[in-house]
Amino acid sequence: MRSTPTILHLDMDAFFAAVEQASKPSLRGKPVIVGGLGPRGVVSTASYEARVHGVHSAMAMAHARRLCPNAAYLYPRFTLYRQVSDIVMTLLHELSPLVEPLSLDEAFVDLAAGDSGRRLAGLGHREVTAAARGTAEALRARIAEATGLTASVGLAGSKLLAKIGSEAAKPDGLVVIEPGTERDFLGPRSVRTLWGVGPATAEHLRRAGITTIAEVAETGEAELVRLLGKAHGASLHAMATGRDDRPVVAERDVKSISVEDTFDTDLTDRARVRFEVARLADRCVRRLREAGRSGRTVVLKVRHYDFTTLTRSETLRAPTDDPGVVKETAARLLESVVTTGGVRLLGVGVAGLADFTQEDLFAQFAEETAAREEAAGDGTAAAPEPGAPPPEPAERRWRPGQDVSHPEYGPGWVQGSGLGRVTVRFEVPTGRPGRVLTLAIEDPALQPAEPLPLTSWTPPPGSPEAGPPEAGRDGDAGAA
DNA sequence: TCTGGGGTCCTAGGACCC
DNA sequence: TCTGGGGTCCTAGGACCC
Repeated sequence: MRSTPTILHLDMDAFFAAVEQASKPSLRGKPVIVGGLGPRGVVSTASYEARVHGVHSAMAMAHARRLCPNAAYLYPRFTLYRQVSDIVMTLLHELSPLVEPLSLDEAFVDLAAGDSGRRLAGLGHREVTAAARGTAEALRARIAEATGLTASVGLAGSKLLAKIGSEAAKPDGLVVIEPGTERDFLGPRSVRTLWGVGPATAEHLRRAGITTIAEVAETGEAELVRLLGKAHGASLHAMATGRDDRPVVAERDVKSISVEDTFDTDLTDRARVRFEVARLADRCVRRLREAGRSGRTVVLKVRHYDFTTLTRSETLRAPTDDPGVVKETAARLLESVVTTGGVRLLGVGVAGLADFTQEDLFAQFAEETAAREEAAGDGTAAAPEPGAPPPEPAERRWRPGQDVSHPEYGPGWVQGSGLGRVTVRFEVPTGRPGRVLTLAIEDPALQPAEPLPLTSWTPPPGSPEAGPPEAGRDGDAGAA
């Protein structure tokens, strides 16, 4: 708990949907819904125009379509979101070396750290508050300039209050919660406002007659611990009374890497289930290797037709990033799971991540790998793997939201496709709403394209974004 | 209306060791 | 022969967050 509001929480407004609107001029001011568009998709983000109709994150896409049939429905473009996120994070790092990202569109910043923090240290309470407010407003303006997007900011003496502040500031606002006013601010709000209180905990508390944060604060810590368990009860009591001393932490280690797939229709063929587990294991290892990590525990996740979900895990003697080892372990775990009735989701993960370099691992596993490859023999690409689904007819697939370009009409994006046709809106982020044309799906002139930047903004010299590709890769890991 | 995909943290029981 | 307690690791599940 600090006596000045120097913890900043930034939250981009309706991030994915806002990026799409900034990218596609024809969608500005219109309802936009980003998420999985398949039969089992859910909403990732709805624009404010769509929220008016009751659409919100985590809602089944089928439900959203009924509530808001005229919205633009788009697949997420994570590559672009990551690029925009990098720009925002760069701007945050200009405020302080202590930046803690929570996701692509959210982060804490400790304004009391670093050079600017030392400047604040010499000031009185009112001056610090005014300076923090000025910093936050300048930040919001810079983000708008660099990305064309709006962000909301909370300033407070703790993480909890800063986060609740940014929520209260939405959209496109700033809320400062003066230290000392925490309990008044929190008291009347629902327990659901508190970090870590979801549907289950809220229901638990409701049955005990507790619905507001003030009521949590009045309940003794011992009682909360009895109700919710040691860690949860204690932290809830602290938060409700405004006590929160969690520091802003810049570098957090990844603890696990996993991939999972929900299938459009349940898998009933056991061979197909085995095949999909092998594919997921490969994808998981690819991600593991991209991160330069290896892990000891392989986890298999299975969700049945009725949504019951189980995990099976096995811990190896040493960390691995070997696709063969992960695949074999996942396959072994699968053999202990009954899948009659149908499988809705499969997942493969690796936990217990180690910092072992690939070289160490290679030495450790060279023998085993060599032995396995020998056993597997050659002839790998000869026949399709057992369980592989029948090959699709080679028709080009265009996904709603996808970037394309055409030599005559220029850059654009796919609105929809079907019946051998694809509908494309030809426009660019910095232009006016463009025209819509319908082309043949097989039209060779239409090609997939990379997303265009939202603005002509370029990172300032010396920032991580502008630096040489390898600069600071290891350098800032252990910075104190 | 029928529920994504990527994570984190906590709890609890059993094995195993000292 | 009966009965300790503590610590750590592993496994499984659940709640929660974005």
